[in-house]
Amino acid sequence: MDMKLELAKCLAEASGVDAQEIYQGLEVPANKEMGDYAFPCFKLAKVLRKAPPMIAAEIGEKLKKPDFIEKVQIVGAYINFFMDKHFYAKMVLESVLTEKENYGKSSMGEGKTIVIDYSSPNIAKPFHVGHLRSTVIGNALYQIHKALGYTCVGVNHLGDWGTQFGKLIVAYKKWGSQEAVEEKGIQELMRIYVKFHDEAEKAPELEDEARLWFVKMQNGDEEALTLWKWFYDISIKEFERVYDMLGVKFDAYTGESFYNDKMAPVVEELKEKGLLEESEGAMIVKLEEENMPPCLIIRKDGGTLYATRDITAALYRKKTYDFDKCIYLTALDQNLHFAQWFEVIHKMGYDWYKDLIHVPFGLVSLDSGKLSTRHGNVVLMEDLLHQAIAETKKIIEEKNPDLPNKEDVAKQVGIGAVIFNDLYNTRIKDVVFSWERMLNFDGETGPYVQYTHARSCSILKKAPEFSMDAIDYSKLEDEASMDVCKLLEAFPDKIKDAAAKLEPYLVTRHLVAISQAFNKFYHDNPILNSEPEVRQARLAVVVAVKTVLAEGLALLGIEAPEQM
RNA sequence: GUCUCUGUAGCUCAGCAGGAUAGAGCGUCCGCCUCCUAAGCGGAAGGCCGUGGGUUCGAAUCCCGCCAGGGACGCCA
Repeated sequence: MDMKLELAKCLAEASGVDAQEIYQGLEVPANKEMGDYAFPCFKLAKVLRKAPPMIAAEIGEKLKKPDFIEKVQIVGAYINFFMDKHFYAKMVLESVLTEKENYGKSSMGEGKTIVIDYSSPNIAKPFHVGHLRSTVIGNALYQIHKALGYTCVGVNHLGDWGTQFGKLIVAYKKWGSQEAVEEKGIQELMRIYVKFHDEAEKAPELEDEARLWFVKMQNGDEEALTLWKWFYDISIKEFERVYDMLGVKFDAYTGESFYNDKMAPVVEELKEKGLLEESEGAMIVKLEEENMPPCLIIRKDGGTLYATRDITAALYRKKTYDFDKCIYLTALDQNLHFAQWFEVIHKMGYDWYKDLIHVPFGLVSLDSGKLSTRHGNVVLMEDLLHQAIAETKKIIEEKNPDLPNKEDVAKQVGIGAVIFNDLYNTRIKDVVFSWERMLNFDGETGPYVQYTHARSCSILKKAPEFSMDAIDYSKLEDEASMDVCKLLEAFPDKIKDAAAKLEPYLVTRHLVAISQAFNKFYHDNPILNSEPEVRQARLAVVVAVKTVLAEGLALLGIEAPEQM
């Protein structure tokens, strides 16, 4: 039952104003002493041509109170509604208990496909904290949309093509060796890549040589491709180790190289549609009317570019998946790039250009400055995860040394903390990486929510007799219980909101709110040692919280251990 | 220079399709484990919501200017 809607109908009847309009004006007061719902009458002043407080008073008099409302109070221009607690608790808890892990899920996305392009690291470079955000936010959006019934396609658009591999080939031929690469993997590739840049500063002709090798790759040169494939395999192996730890999976690993043989027809199409122009030796699409610099399609040496591949990939994805939306998780600094090539798709005459959505996030830096693999100013993802796990283990030894399977729990909690931390704020904020913050497990953190979940599990283990039949919800009289119920009721909306705004933090924050309310409830109320009927009713709260926390954490890609 | 993002408590951030006294967490200080996990709970201190205008019955929230910081702006991705 949608109580807000019911309430809007009652108000509409009493005021003569359209129910839809009322519905939009209904709000949840900042302070719960002012009720569970409130309707401010200011907006009606113009229509009804009366002073707002008078309107409130008149509506209050005419209003027929629905059953689930216990009390109506007029304060100035506000009409405040107080829920019938027992009715409300019963309604909320029963739906969680019956729907279980499906509580909050929906079929609103049924029949719709959403392609999510996330993580997409460059191969031959180590996976570092700068890649975390795209990976983790993308994964959360994947899970959230899936919960809403969408068909999701997770694509890892690997940076596995481009001039950088020309550079790597040159570097390998000059300063590398098979043994070293086999032994040290990406680390060695990185070393020679950095060396290339150092040397190229003194000898710029190296850059030309690198571009040449890339052109060879594009033309299918065997030596070039063999080396490339070798670098590729080494990288993927290392990435998959990280993805395993993070619990992230992809439906497709179609990186940039995948589109190598698919770009020519697209370039041809651009030409046919009269969009392509020559400029300073390169081929471009002008975007003057859109007030943007031109989009570069072909370099003067014939090489393709980032945009060429993205345009080609978008056409491929539309054809292959027939998506309703295709979203790209990348840092904010790529804003212009996406705006440009989205516009090219538009100019090509495809109206689905509006279904292409860039979902940007703020830049990650270290307190020691800008993140740079080349200058060694990085924190590697694996180091971070291992550090977090080690820190967790230390805490377990301290607080719960008898815990079975410490190893697994340390992993779940340590990695959970890292993921949670990244999903806690609005995407757009810049992030300065801080070990201190990352490894703090108190307060609004992943471990806090996991701990709350483990706590509820622990209680339930001691109450095997619990059954959801014949619960007397009128035994839940305290405020803490009501606060928990309110938050549980709001959970489904939070999931939808997170999907609509493409902001997982809305789910993250809500889990914290539920945890806070539950911990207070837990602190104030004895559960196991209370009267049988009270015990059953409180256990219902525990089960519901446990269910929603586990489900919510899963949406974020975080595990929910039963003990910690 | 153009475009773009950000500016709220010492720190990190919520709140921004306008509404009733601006909220958390961390950090600081003070309390609470003979009782269901203290990775917890309670309390205190801490704010001209960058700044100046405008719109409105009402602005942290909308519009314009300014200031500060980040970022992008043709052959990297």
